[in-house]
Amino acid sequence: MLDMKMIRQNAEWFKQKMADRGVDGASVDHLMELDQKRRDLIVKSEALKAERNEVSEEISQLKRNKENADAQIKRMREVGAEIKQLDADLETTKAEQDNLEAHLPNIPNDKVPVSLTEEGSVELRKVGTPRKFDFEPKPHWKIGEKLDILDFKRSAKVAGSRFVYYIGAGSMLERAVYNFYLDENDKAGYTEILPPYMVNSASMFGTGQFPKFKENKAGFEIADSDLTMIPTAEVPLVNFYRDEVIPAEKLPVKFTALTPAFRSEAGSAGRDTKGLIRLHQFNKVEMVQFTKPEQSWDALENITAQAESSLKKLGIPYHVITLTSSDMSFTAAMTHDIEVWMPSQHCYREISSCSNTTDFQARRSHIQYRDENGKLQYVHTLNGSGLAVGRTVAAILENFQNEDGTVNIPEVLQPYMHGKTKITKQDLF
RNA sequence: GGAGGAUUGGCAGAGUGGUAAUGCACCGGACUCGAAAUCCGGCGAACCAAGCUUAUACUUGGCGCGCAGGUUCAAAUCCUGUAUCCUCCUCCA
Repeated sequence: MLDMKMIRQNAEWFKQKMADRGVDGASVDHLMELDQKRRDLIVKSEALKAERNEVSEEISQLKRNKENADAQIKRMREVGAEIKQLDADLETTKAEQDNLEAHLPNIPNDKVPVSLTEEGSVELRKVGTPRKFDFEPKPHWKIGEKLDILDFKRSAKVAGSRFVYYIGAGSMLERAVYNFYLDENDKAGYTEILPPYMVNSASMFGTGQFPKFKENKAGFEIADSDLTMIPTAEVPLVNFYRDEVIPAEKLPVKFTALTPAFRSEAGSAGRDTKGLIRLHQFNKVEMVQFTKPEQSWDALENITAQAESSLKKLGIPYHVITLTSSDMSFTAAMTHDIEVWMPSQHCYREISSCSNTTDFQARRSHIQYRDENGKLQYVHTLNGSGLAVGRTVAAILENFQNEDGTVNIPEVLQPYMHGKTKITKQDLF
């Protein structure tokens, strides 16, 4: 949610920033009109309410003195009706304005490359060199099925497309990856949290998923209930402090959590239909930070570096890009994506997205702190995958595959897999 | 799932139709070399709007008793719905 007072005072600048994100200027104009109308109604309504309060006091006095107040009561009956009408108008106008505001994305930072498509993103750095294969590298799902560690046929039978069974060493590898990530984040000062996997709609609004998420049917909502399966741990982690004032000395607060993420992938039909890349349910270790406004840009670099550091230890080649103004998520003021090298696809694929949402989520979810003057201020919130677990497993299978179909286990994960160094065919079924 | 109770300012806690007591905490001042104690004053710096503005400063007003509606000239008080917490029953891991 944006600061309406700020918008009012910088209308043209704001309009340009929204245009950079592909938002139609007409809706900004409409917002300004509604805002003006709303404030006019408030002035009228409040003047009448002031009068009502004054006369009510008068009536109270008259009654106490056993005098007649019929004339005043009659007049106030009319004033009351008028107030009711004005307030009804006000409510409608405010609802319309709120709805419009709720659909406006965060303002991109000046450093964000402006583009109306994903073309134009800036590569910040490239780390690691993609391995040269002296055989044709196989896609991870073929490797996984051959080794009996992934089963997409049975998951399709039991749940449907875009689900998976991890089996035996596959399941252990997934577990190794997320335990490694959690331990790394813990060492970096992130408090581990195990949050609810379903949240109410106030929470979904607070982090900026609702209302658009709902309209796009982007997730799994529980029928006859206010609950939605979390599309990312960011939702329960950020909402942890919803409607609260965080003591300033606690900032920055850093959380990390492993959770499944549930996504309908409506609109992605036909894309990444095979393998672990795009599932309805996948594990992700998430990082979230609450900071003072002046800390958040450093924190964005910091959170990105934290995600990168785990990848470096795994030895998977990756690069980091800054997304364009229109490619960023709704809530972000700036986003760095980390993409890992996928040998079978000969390209980098997203494995982490780190964003500074500035005060956008904090406004929606009322998360504040007291500054040195004792004034309430909104915190800044940041989130970053640290990292997507399923996609990590996919990257490991592809980058560390051997010609005979086996897969070497990265050294840092071996302690998490009882010292095993290689995944070989299980032949379980 | 059923029954009962609770929800008021940072905390405690009054208030059953006439417009939010009081105590603690906190802030300012007095006293003091200083502090404590005591005394005096302030205290919904939560939000919204208007006026004046560099201002989120100030003044005024609105609003404000979990939330949302309703009745009334007037609601913390009455009515309806709802959320959360507690107790008991039921159920259950």
